[in-house]
Amino acid sequence: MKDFLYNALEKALEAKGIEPNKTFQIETPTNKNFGNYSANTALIFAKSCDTNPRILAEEIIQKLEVPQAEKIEVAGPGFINFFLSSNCIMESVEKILKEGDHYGKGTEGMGKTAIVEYVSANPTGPLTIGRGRGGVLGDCIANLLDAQGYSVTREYYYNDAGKQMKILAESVRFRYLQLCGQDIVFPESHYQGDYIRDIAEVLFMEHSSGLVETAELEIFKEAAETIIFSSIRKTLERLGILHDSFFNEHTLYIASNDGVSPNQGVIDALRSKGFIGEYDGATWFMTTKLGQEKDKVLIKSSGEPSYRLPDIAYHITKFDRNFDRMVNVFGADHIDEYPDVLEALNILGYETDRIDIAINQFVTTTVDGQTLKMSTRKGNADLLDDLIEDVGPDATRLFFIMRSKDSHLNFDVELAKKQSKDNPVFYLQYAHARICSLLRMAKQETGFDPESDTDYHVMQQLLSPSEIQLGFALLEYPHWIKTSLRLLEPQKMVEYLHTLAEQYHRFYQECPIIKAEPEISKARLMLSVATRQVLRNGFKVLGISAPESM
RNA sequence: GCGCCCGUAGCUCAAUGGAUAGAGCAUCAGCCUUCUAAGCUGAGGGUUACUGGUUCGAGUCCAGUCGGGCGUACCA
Repeated sequence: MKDFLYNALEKALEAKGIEPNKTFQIETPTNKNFGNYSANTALIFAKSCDTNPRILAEEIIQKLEVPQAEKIEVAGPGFINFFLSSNCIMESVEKILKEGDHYGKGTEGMGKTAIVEYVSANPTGPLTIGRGRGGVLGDCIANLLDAQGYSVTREYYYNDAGKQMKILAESVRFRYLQLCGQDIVFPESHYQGDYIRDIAEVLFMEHSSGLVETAELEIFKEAAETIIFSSIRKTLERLGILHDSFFNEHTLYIASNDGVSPNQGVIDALRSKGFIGEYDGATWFMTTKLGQEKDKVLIKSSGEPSYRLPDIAYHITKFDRNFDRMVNVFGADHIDEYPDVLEALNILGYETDRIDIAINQFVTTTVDGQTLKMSTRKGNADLLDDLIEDVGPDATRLFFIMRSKDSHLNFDVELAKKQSKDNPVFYLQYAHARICSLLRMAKQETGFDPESDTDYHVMQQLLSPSEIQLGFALLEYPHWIKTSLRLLEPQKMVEYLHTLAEQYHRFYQECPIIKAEPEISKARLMLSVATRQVLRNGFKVLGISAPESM
């Protein structure tokens, strides 16, 4: 519809002899007095025409042909407001009923592939609440891409080598030795969480004290990794987060057929471009050549790569795997990491505009009004698993995405634990359950069956404001899918679904449905079915359930 | 110091550069003998941290100031 209006306005401009050489906007005003759509065309072009915007707007309207509008008016400083006819709106609602689960799906990504990398926590401990935010954000972004037709790969990138894993293995070993009766002081620098003890206990059950003399850390590391990873995956599964692919950073260290590892390949390629320096015993990415203050270490003086090198190599594998779009989701603590990776990829000739970075700000949890600082190492972090246990997966997911990713999320644990109407997920789900209940009752009393009853034209009889507003809200769904994806911001979907639920509750309050006369009743039931469909489609994108009764 | 994010109602947060800055919670006043009151209607509550600038128009963009968060590692 917007596209249609845009074209119509352009034609009207041309008919007036104005070259439509500037862009103007068509939006859906929040104030319903301003119609369904509002265009600022006259405001944009008035200056170059040397005229008053309101006068120009009037002149444009004269040349405008928009049969779907029952009223077009000039308002305010010169906006052109379009009021769609109820006919037009209800006809479009018919389309929703026909398209069903496919309503709102776009074609932008048809035939294209996308990879979304998210969670990507190393297996050093159970997932914390903070990690959950990025997990849900990434999952919803993947759903949005899917809704636009992309073939989506959900990937988890992790490292089971390196310093942190070594400390983890040592931590398990110390706890194990304590279980074996040795009197050891557990170092403060090591992982303090109870889960370390649990892992040590598993080893103790299996081996008794047979590993006391084993200084080799491998067995401790493997036990820890296996147990922790399975716990991470279980937690994610509870939130409906299922990755298609787990990418182990370690593979980037292994030489392929040509005898060169991906990491080494990056060094070689950057060297040939003149961006590798060697001093202080380390190998550096000479970002000073790009105007940065300091060079960045790629290979430490110990001979091990720093995290930047495999990160670059990892991204190259995404290009090698030929993804059209790549989305990386990570927390604000990685903010300084990606510019270097992008710079390196640029230098090496990769199209970095295929990469999108979605950074979510931190989650602070408040308990009894006190803010907790979290650290996996100290073991005092709030566990995502506990949260899911308390508030359920739907509320957990919704809480994480109901705020803009750029804002700090204040997760009031006490509030979230409340099973009350404070919880916004209820408001959305209640609208869905209400419709389901209504349809069950309608089937009993009037025999209406949304599957077999396709007498859609009766909806043309719906003329009251709450019906028309609800109908129009339903038409906005595809727009918000697109916008949410463009901004990588599923929060927009939450906002949209909230207003949709609100419109439905109002309609329900004002209009008797089953009790109305037969034709009107059927029409209102159909409008309800369409609303249920849009709610369902939206819930699917957000990954929350659509309960049939509450 | 430098980089990124944030600063909006008592609280938590919205507002693709647009018109009278909106929701929820909290407060107050109404609506169930009638399809789910987990709902609806209404009221109060604001110098959008501050100062300049850009333009037809700024909460939004730019510069600066103040305040908070995260980085600023040869950790990831």
